[in-house]
Amino acid sequence: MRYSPGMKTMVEASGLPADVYSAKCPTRQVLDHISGKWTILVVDALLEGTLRYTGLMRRIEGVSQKMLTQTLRGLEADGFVTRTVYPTIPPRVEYDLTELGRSLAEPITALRQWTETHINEIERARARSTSEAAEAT
Amino acid sequence: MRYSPGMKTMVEASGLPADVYSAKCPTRQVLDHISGKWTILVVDALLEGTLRYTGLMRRIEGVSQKMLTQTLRGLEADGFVTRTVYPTIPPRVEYDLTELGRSLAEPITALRQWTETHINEIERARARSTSEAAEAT
DNA sequence: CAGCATCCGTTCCGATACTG
DNA sequence: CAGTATCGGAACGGATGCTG
Repeated sequence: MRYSPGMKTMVEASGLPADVYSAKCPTRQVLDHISGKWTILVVDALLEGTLRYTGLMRRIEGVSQKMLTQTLRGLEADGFVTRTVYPTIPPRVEYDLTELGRSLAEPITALRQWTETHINEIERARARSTSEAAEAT
Repeated sequence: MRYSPGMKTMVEASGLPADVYSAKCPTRQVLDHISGKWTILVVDALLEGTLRYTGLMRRIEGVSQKMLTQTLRGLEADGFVTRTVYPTIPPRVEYDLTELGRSLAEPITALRQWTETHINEIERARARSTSEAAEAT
């Protein structure tokens, strides 16, 4: 049986087709994870190359240490990111995308770019919807 | 001045370049919005065509009325979705993607498909990371 | 059918203080 | 430099009951 377009991947652990619309499908947890507040920014940032902890902090304005660490640990667990520690003093820790992480970065970067490209259309839509709400009063 | 690849869109309201890495850039709120728990599923579901409220509930397993309504209102405000009410009894409400919504659906669907395609690799990575954590004990 | 209103537990997340 | 630990408020989100 070969792959044909439109055919679902089978989840090996369950033998069921991968389907984010199913509440219990593990793809759902992955999607939830990806749509965390900082995940997209971290993955996208690492696409440009290796970054250290502080470098990520600087690149991603507004992220706290706690959230950055938490996000990186999650990405590591899912196999998207590697963490390399150089036991020097002071310590040096580098983060990189794995091959899996780089493949995830593609759709993620597309999403970031889409947002940056269409921001003015969205803001115009928002302005319309708030003015409509006001005149309904 | 014409568009060249790699050039940022200018946010009309502020005159600053669109940049999700900037904490105060409006693109950041949009990205936060898109990465809500249900947004991706709703947009992706509507790509297949018009759906009614109950149809969306059925399609997206596990979503509550509250969250579905909230998500749809947000998508409407951002100009991604239209809501059409037919004042019949019982009422009939149809949801559709706008043109802007359909353009957003592209990267979103790519993300869903990526998740469904790579789920087994991710689960293997997770299994590895939990076994490593265990043997560190 | 397509919601809205309310309650309420859970999770998120930022701020702060501290460490090898 | 690269984190860990803890606290408290805010937001998320599910369950339930009600409505035109």
